[in-house]
Amino acid sequence: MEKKKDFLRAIVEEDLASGKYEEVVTRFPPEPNGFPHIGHAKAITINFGIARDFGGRCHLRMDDTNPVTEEEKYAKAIEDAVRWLGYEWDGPVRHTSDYFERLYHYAVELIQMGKAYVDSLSEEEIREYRGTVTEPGRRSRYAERSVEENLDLFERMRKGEFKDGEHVLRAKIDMSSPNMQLRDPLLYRIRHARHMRTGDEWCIYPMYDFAHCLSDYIEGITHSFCTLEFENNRAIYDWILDTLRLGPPRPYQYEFARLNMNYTVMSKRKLKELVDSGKVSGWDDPRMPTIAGYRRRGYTPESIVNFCNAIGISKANSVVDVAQLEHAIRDDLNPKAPRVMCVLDPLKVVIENYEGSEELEASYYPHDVPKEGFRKLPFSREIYIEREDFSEHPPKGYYRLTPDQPVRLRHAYIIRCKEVIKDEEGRITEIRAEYYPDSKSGADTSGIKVRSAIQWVDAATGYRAEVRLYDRLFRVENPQGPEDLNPDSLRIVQGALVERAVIEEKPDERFQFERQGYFYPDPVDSSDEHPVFNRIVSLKDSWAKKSKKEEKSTKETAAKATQPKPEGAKKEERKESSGGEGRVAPLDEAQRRIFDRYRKKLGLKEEQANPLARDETLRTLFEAGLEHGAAPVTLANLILNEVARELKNFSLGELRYGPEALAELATMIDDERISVKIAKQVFEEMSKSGESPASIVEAKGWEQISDPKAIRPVIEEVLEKNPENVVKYREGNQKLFGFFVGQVLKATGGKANPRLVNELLIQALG
RNA sequence: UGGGGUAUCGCCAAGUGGUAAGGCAACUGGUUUUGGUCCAGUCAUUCGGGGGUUCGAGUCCCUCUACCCCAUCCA
Repeated sequence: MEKKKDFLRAIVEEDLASGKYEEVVTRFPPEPNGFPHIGHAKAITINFGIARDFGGRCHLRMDDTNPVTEEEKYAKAIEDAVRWLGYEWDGPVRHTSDYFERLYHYAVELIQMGKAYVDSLSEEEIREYRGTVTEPGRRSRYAERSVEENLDLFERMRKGEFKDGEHVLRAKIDMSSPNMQLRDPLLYRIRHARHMRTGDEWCIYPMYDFAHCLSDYIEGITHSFCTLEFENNRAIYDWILDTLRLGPPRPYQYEFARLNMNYTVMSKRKLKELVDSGKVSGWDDPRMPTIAGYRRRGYTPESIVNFCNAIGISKANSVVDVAQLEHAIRDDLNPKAPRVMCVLDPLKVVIENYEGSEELEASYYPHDVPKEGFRKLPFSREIYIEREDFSEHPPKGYYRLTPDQPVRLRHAYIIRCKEVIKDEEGRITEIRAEYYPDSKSGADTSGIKVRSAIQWVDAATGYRAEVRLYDRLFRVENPQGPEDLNPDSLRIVQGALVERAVIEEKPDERFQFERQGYFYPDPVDSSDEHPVFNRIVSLKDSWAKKSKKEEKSTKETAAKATQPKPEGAKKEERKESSGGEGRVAPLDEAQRRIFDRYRKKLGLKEEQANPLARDETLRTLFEAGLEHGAAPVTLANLILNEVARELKNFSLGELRYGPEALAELATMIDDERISVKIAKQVFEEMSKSGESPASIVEAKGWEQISDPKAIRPVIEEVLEKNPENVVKYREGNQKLFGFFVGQVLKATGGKANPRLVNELLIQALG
């Protein structure tokens, strides 16, 4: 685990180091209302992976609070997926429904505190009362019910005295909160529905916002990771836990970006549409981005986990290139999968000068895969090669068999084309060839140079197979609907031929069909009588790319030269379109006067005078600082840059320093007692401890070093330690100058006068 | 539109004031009995735009812009 840490791991590490928690406990909490997809795989590797990395535990919890959408079969699929990916949850599979009774009591507690009430508004009324994102909502008239009445009503809700929708339980928070989630969120609703686990025991069910935080708490979860769309819900998460005054260890919620991938869809709804409309064969159709789909296709769990680890974790909405997934599976299979031969589109080759048959010894693994194993490969007069591997009129750069170019049959002999036989339509039906007896693989004394070796299958002993070639499900990167489906996402090849060993020996589950890709027997449809292979992923094919490009470019030039786009056009476009200045509200009369005064009397720049004139808080501080004799410009910079940052999180009254401290700091800068760099450190210290700048500087010994005699030796040392960078700098790498300054400053604890360091460094570096 | 987020290479993604990591993709060249793998190399004078602070800014301040999330009795 010596990898760079993502931000979630950084949080966990810090919480463990600070002693906030003794052990990390995470959870993977899916709602069992659909089949898990690769996005779930990301959440699984995060939750289970972090627990594993830090020696903690991870729970699997079915978030089953909505009985009408959830089913056991989905829960089962989720368990399978987690196990398949190689993780084991701590303890039993948990369910939010395990906690229904406790949750109910927490709700009662909230009612008793006057923090929750039974609302009897209709669904539409509730919506109406909620307001909009710009207008505040208003509280329901039922919010004033007494604790007793609420208790009574809530109990009767539980007893089933009311119909669906008659009442709900809501938290009493704030109907005018700018955060919509906080406008008295619903805690419980009545649902007379059969729950997949609790049956008819309950007719009221807790909402996500109420159940999730408390379930986390009940289980002792420390870090509750979820996706970005729950950012706004974090406030309720904290409100409930805080209001109930639940003691440590208390969980906290952190959000990361969900996984998106191009050329596919990830939403449950859209996936379901594909299944229901029959566009795919089911949730486990090998083209689906579901775990079941990838699994059936032949992806290994390792490749999925590796993929999830490779894409990283962040808060930026992003779309991962499916090429990254394809790389993960190739990378995983390359050193594992035995190589065998398969011909998808067979073209008969008769080797006229070969009689009888023999069995060649052929390794399953290429020279660069450190695995052992081989099979006997039958060879005889009649074989099949890939139709693509012969060309009567080859394009430039074609390495395979042509009338003039011999080719090696992999693991066997070199052959030469003698004659091309065609049917009446001109289609090639057969190649008559001859082989070179002294060119046998491993004992080649023929001296013939060939450009490539191609796969083949012996006619007499090969097996027929069905091969399913999958391509991306959608033709466009960001598909919107069925109209974007790729019509060629599945190509079924019925008449493929595979070599004997694939069927009779089965050296492994997954194969590389040489020069084609990685393949996996379809777990549903394949049998020895009717073998069916799924192409997991093709091999990279630089020839296909090259020939396609050439074809395209000749087409383009033939279609007359199109205007080439000027270099860097794209970048410039972007710059122009987004560079426009937005309007800022002009200063009013009074602000204008202050602005003018600051400009003329105090000599402030426009950039300083403007925000000070505008912002009363900053201005008050500034004016007060002036009274203490600070130079206006330095003070203004201090306030505008440093204080402004703190004012984003605190009010003026909360600051631990006043205008006189700021003035003192400004004066120290102007007197060159400390550098600006150190001043920022002093400021930080000051805002933490409330000490005066002078005492901080004295205590820390932060006085500026402005004596060249003290600095020169440091410079020499730095240059001595970095001879290669000195060379690079002298060769013209100007950027390195900053590096040297940094090193010198670091060596002096930041105390050296940077301006002086710059001067001396220029001299020293000549 | 109020609030909450996010912007670093074609795609992911590190980076917490001092030389813009890494992976994928792409492109050279080498090795190769897979046009695979592997190896060597190329690929951000610049971090959404503009200003400011600083000796020095992707990182601090101001401002603008774009995109995502929130008005389910879904999660």
